[in-house]
Amino acid sequence: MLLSKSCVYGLRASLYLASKRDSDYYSLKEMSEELDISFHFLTKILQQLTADGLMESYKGPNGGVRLSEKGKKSTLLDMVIAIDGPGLFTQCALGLPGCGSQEACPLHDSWIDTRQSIENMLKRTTLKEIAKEGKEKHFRLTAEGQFSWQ
Amino acid sequence: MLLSKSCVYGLRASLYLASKRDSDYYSLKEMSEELDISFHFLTKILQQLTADGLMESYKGPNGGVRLSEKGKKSTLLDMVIAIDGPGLFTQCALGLPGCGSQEACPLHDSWIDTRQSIENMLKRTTLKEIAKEGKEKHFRLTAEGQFSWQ
DNA sequence: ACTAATTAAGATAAAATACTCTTAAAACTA
DNA sequence: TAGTTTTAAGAGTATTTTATCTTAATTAGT
Repeated sequence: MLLSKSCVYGLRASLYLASKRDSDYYSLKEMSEELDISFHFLTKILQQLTADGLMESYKGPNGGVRLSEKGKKSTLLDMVIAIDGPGLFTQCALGLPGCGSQEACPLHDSWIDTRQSIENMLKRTTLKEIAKEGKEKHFRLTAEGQFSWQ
Repeated sequence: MLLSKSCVYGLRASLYLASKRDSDYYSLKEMSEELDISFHFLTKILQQLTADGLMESYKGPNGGVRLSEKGKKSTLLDMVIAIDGPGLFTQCALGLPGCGSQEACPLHDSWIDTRQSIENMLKRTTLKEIAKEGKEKHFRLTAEGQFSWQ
């Protein structure tokens, strides 16, 4: 799989928040139900994004999470790197350390291009723009239809 | 990671065999040492490729494995699918079942292109051609320099 | 102050992946 | 036939990823 499950959950949650009002905090409980992700597992993942400064949280009644200023400006790529790390965009396809133009593996040149196209896909537009498009084009964020962009 | 470790090991072994004389069997022991892969683990992976008809094995003294007729004609993509399965080339980037043009996730269109470019990278040339190029351009198959194409 | 709602953090469990070890089966040598 | 070499197969272990459970800390409302 290209992205870990944690990462996919994090992206879905990020797009969820990007589709909502920026200033409000949204409850993890509701979010996990709408997005069909285990509550506790989602909590862990978003804690990581909060620690990374991509989201902000607030405890207590009516608490929740929202995108930080940094998060609002960010792309899916930023979220992927925060969760899965930068490996996908830096490492050799055959797992050889220090693979570069000097000491290349047989896939080196084409993998450089391919991984760049993955990176481009993830950073083409911001979360907010994807969410806007999601509303217009009725994209999906869940297997069933629990979630709607409103 | 794009490919599992098993898969990367399988690709390295496939290229190793592709660089050798087609008709000979090559010992797993030597192969695992030259490619710096655990002997038993490599054995398991190549058993899978043998079961899939991409390689052939022969027991006893001077036994080993070699590419089958099918294997000789195959590409890295065939090896990847035999080991990791076809998921990478069929599944939604957000893990949504049945993601398609009708019920698309926000990444659907660009992911179709990107995963196609991954597939193209892996099926552009045959194993034999990669091995030939490996000899000419002195590509690497290991972290250290144990392996040489001869 | 007390209670309830909510995220944070840590411990635990389950599943998948990566790796190792042991025994069996096949094939060669003599 | 006996002994050796090699792959096959199955069991077992370790690590990582995924998921759950429990307790603590923070905040709001009363």
